[in-house]
Amino acid sequence: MILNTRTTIQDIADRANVSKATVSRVLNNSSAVNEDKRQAVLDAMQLLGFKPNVFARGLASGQSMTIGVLTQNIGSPFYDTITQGIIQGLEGTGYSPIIVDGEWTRNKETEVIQTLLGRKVDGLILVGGDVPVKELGALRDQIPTVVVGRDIEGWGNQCVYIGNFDAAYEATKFLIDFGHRDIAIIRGIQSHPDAIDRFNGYSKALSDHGIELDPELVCEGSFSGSSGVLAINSLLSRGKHFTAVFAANDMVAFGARLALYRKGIRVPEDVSLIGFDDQAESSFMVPPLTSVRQPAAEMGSAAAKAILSVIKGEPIELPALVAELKVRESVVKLS
Amino acid sequence: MILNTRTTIQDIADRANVSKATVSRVLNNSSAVNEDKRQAVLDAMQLLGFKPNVFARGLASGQSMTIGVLTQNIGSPFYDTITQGIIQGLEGTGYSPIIVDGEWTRNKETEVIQTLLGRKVDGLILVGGDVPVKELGALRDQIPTVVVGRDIEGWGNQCVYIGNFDAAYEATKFLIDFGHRDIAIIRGIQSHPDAIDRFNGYSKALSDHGIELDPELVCEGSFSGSSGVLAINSLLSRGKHFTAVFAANDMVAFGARLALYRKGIRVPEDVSLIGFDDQAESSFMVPPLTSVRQPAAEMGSAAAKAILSVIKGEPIELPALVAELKVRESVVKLS
DNA sequence: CGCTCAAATGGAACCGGTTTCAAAGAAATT
DNA sequence: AATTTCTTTGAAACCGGTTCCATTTGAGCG
Repeated sequence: MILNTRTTIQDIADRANVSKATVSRVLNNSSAVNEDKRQAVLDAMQLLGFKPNVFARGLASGQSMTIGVLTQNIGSPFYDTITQGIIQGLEGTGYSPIIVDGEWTRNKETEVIQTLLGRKVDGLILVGGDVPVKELGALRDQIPTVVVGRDIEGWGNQCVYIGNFDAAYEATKFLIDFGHRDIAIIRGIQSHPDAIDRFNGYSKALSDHGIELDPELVCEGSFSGSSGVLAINSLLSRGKHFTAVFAANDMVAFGARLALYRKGIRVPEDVSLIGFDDQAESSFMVPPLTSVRQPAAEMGSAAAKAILSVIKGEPIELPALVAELKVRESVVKLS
Repeated sequence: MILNTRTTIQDIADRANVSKATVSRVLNNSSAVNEDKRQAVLDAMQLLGFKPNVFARGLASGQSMTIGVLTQNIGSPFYDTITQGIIQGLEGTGYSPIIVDGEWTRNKETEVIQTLLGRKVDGLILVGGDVPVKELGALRDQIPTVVVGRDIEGWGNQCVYIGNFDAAYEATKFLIDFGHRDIAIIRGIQSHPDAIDRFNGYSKALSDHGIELDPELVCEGSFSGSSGVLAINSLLSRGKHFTAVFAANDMVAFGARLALYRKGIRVPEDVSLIGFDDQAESSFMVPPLTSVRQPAAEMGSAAAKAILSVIKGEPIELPALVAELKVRESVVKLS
């Protein structure tokens, strides 16, 4: 193969004795070309090591073959897994993802969305996120958009979402079925929709089973490990009795577990603990943590398929996705 | 502001009564323009909500104002933190990152590098990675390249790297200073340079302190939690005596910790444990894990600065970066 | 055999910027 | 006042593709 410093479509055309137009046609399979010419072009491309210039292409066609992915935060296990799912779902489709990081802040989010739009992405996948619904609507009018891990009224299949309410309900029910009645909850970030849904699922499960919600058992938190230790310490210092703790996510559960350890309270013998997200570390917690697992990778790849459908104007088909309780050893049956 | 459906430079030119060339000049500050015209152009841009088309720009100028970032794996704490550092380091420089995922496999890596080159990135930051040195050399000849978290012979400041050897040496020395002599090690992926350096640091520390390396105390591993439990189980089943374990990374340490727990061996009372990477979960391990911390975010932002220097042809200045041992509670002094 | 229609192909316009080059006007020099 | 130099500015070429449109050619049909 000859050096491919900068082979253009014209070089190929010259070598294959055809016009630029024809080269473009075989490149995109956009219209019929005689087999011998097609072969000649293909050979020339092979020989000269042709790589189409994305800028020229994008400029002429108006398409970038690029999907913008806005993640909440690179480094957050749940969102990272979704992102990986998206990458995989896009594989072999001709589209490639551009990933940007919202750094958990709304301003940053709108900023990077602008960057994405500036880069003329053909579609947008928002992973979770805080962008107000109104802005999202405006966005969707402008560019094909899909949201993962967040539910937005009226978006239908353009949201790939698993009911956090139901999942939290099941998790709480699991504790109740095991005989727990004094179940503390450590909530996530107040305003976060997932946190709210999880709390509501918890409340509903309690009331459905005739357990009155004790406000003193609900602790504020922030999805962080340290909020887990704070919550437990507060519970303990107030002398509250509880036999189980439902943590907003696994990281909080880790914090809670540590705080309990420091006070000499055993898990699960004295207090049962349940988490949410099932991150990789959870199965190595001491003891291994029982946690709600959302099929994050599957959600990501579903979102990838979905955005392509939106772009093509086809109806969106979503696979059935459900959360699953990974039962391990941090919850014990009360006798 | 009027709808900015698709304002071009020509629209601005018309509105400001100047030529496209002049608009381009004020846009890029590339040459002097009379103050009144400059203002007129600026006003027009403001009014019409002008956003330059990246494709046209890229095509004409040959620059994409984009830095390609190849990470080992989105979802790996250490690499994620480096990536975040890169993002931050690029902030406000006019360049924005395109992040791709090598998924830990060499083929995928070369594939996504091609994607990046196809997208005409102006520079490349490789985070860790397995790409053979020879290929890297070829790459560097083609495009400004910087490597983070990996040391490459002869690349000088184009590698942002912290000696894993020294860090592992210090960690091991820490154990030795605390009276440990029978120190097991659980290695990372055999071929991985970091794993090798860490092992060598461990060996050197032992021999420097007159401790003979016992091959039966070195276990193979793979940077994963399960490899940690496997290693401990193997050690135990062979009846090996050891008072401390040096884990290739924190995830391995978690696995080891769980395996010890299962056998009723206490940490740190019976066995001390030390990790590497200091990931977020480590400070919530039970007990909190003593671990070697590399300043990953700083490394990332240093790499960002470095790539810009390479692009501009300026000499690269790197800040002094050192690993630090985060001493927590998983190591105990032998009396 | 003449005519219509479809397939294959090339020419040229176009996408929206940047950059070169020459010209015009203003300022400085002699 | 004439000449030279410098500063602004616009016209046009160019970057490398895509796509519209017109032309040529071959097949199908009456």
